[in-house]
Amino acid sequence: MTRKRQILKTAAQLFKERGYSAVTMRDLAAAMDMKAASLYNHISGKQEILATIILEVAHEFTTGMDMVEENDKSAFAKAEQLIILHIKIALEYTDALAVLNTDWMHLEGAPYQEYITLRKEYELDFKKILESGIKAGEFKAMNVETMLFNLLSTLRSIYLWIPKKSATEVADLKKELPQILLTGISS
Amino acid sequence: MTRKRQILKTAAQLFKERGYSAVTMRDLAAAMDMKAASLYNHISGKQEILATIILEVAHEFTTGMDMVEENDKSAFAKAEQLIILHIKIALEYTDALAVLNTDWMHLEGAPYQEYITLRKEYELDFKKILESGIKAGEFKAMNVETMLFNLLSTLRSIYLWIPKKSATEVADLKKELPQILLTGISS
DNA sequence: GTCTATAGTTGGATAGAC
DNA sequence: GTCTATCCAACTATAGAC
Repeated sequence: MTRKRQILKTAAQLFKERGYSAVTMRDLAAAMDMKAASLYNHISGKQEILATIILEVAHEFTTGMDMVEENDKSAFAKAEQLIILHIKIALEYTDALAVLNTDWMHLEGAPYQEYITLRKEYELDFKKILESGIKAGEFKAMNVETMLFNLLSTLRSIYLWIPKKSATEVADLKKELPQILLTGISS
Repeated sequence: MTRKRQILKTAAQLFKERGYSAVTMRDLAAAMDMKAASLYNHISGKQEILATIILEVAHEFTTGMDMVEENDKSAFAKAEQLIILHIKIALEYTDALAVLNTDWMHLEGAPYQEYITLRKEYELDFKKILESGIKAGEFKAMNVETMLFNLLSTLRSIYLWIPKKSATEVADLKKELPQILLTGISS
């Protein structure tokens, strides 16, 4: 792993715990057993660190959405695949995902604009899948915005929950979460 | 409204937008058309502002939960009432709720401990209601932790969504959200 | 109750030696 | 590539005049 990668990984951990604004370059350097000045041989500044962490994981979602849209399964199956996608990314990029969720508003300039665009496109694509599911009679004919809000609220929170889970519990989650989100908890 | 109330209200707005660490006492003073030094005639410091904002709304949840537990309705009805409680608080305390959700980790000392205790108790009470619902056959016999996680993820995100809604849309939400969360979206 | 002035600390970032 | 030293801006909070 390159030194830059190590810095990004350590920064993501610290940002997750304390938030971007509360972590100083000295904190980050100390966590890496070096001095703050040395960080600048690998990155241009604090903002570049934040932008790299967030945009990398944002592009993971975009790529995943593209793959789901390519196949020609039912809307229900696509929704299931998206739920699995969120679980996978939460497992692989736990810290970066936390940073994306809590510190995106501290992005500045072009990276901020890019993040906003990627998020808007992702939500629009998700909405289209839900709408086609309603048309096909797979989902109840209720407010699409409310459906999307409920799904994304839970999917965006998975990273808070996943690190505490064992491998078998995660396997259970991959089965139960689509069930709970799509068919409800009432018996 | 007292000067202290005005400060708390303005601070909650700013903390919601930019986060606790990124808002300075000068920012807060400027938003109130005064100088930073003058703030200290009304509050002891930045931490007191944060603690007051968060603990006030945290106690709203505790009080609401106590009221729900007192009645002897079904677990399903209690869960419905809790969903309505979250919507009501999200409407009345939108900014404070955002601060509670995103900046609780910046609390220090006794207020931090109190918040953690209140949250733990609330989640435990909620879990008990879900468990009694499973026992009574009202809910599916699935993992209670997963059920609770899903419900709280959505309920904790309502504040992000509510300010954009009209009065009629909020009325719809009070009907559709319990339905979506408890009976699912599949037709 | 608000102000000016300022203390004392800490922030991101750079210069230049090794 | 890492260090020491340092710049300078910005931070929370206090002192004391009005």
